[in-house]
Amino acid sequence: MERKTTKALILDATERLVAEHGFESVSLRDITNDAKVNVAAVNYHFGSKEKLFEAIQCRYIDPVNEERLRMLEVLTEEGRVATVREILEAFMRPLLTVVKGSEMSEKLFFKLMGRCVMDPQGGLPEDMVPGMKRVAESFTEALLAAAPSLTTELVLWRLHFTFGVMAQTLLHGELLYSLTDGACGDPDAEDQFQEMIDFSEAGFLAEKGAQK
Amino acid sequence: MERKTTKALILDATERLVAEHGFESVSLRDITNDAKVNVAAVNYHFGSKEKLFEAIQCRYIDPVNEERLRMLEVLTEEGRVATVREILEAFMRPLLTVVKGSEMSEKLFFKLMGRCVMDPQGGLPEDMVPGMKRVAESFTEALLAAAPSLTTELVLWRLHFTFGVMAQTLLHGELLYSLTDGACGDPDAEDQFQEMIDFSEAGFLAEKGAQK
DNA sequence: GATTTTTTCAAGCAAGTGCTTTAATCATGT
DNA sequence: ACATGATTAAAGCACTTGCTTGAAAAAATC
Repeated sequence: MERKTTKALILDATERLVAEHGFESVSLRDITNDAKVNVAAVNYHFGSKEKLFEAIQCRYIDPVNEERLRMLEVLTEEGRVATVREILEAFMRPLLTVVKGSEMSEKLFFKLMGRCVMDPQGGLPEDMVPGMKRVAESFTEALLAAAPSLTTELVLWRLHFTFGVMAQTLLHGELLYSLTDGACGDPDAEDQFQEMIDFSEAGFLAEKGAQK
Repeated sequence: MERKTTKALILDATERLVAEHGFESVSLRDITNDAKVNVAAVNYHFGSKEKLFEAIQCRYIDPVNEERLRMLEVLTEEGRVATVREILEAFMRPLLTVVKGSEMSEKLFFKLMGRCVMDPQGGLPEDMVPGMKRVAESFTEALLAAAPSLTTELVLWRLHFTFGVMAQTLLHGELLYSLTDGACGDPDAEDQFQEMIDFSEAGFLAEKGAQK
């Protein structure tokens, strides 16, 4: 049984601690103690604390964004027009598929993703911005085609809201569960996603000043 | 012209800094430098940094919750059954009315509220929990009456999502505006609220597994 | 005006922060 | 076996953290 490399130990510990306590609250000593590794190792392998955090943010968000674009491409190939629901699923499901490929627990992974979008630790890492922009543009375009009655402005608003729905569920998913003593907030991630999609789809298709 | 008390200067500075940088990133020195006040004053007037933060959280959230309940009461008095839209408005609008009464700018106030719900700095202050619970219970009950086809579980889910929509808008409201060079994300708070309510109302009324 | 009481201040404490240094250890190829 | 480069380790640096101290200043009370 081969022991993990120091670098991997640091990454694992950082992910766990950041997911639990947030970027701002985790110190180098917290990390190196948890990883049972010397303090200097972080600066040796990553250059600085900030770069370590950037590595953490890219490690999973990049694959998630790639999978998003891949799923969206499948939906729109051969000139087909996807439904709003399909597009939203292409936006959200990658979180679920990527976590399956990692060795992290779902709960921790979701919290980590939530941290990444909610406390981006002084802005996104520079080399993540283009990927994010591509995702935003592609999905905006697809959604406009799927719901031609909406304006670009409205699509952006509602994508923004959908982000909020996701972040809240990722970060505080277990809150709903514990608040209702397990009666609500199914810990099964698949069910959570269905609920999110139901809600977001309807929100996307809302008419202005509705009250139907 | 009467100079503000030290206590008020500390509160003001803390609110501003926390809104801008989040609870975890603000130090006592940051606060006292900004407020032009001695470091010891914080511990003298508030007891500790943690208690100062609790004071910050209560200062506006408590009035917001009271106004929420007041508005909901008006809606349901004399046995009237309010609509989902009206209830959601009673949930969100108090943020707008309370900020008018404060001397803070809307932008800062919203960010501060966002911080309070997203990085609650080690759980809500103990004496805020009952108020929060009352709000959650009252609104759940009202929403169940307004949309009798929904189960309690579903209402809780969707209240949860609505929270996410709000938090995202409060915290990152200006992001949408700057991202589109002002074309989208109207900085007028009233418009933002209308958009949020359109989206959330539709989400609330969604049918399970929709795709209409 | 004298006496409390409340409030402010400069200084400093122990502990924690990110990071560096210097030396030791390990693995690798020759 | 030796030399070379990559990695780890212990100690420490300058600085910041939340908080306390003891004395001075200001306000309130008599």
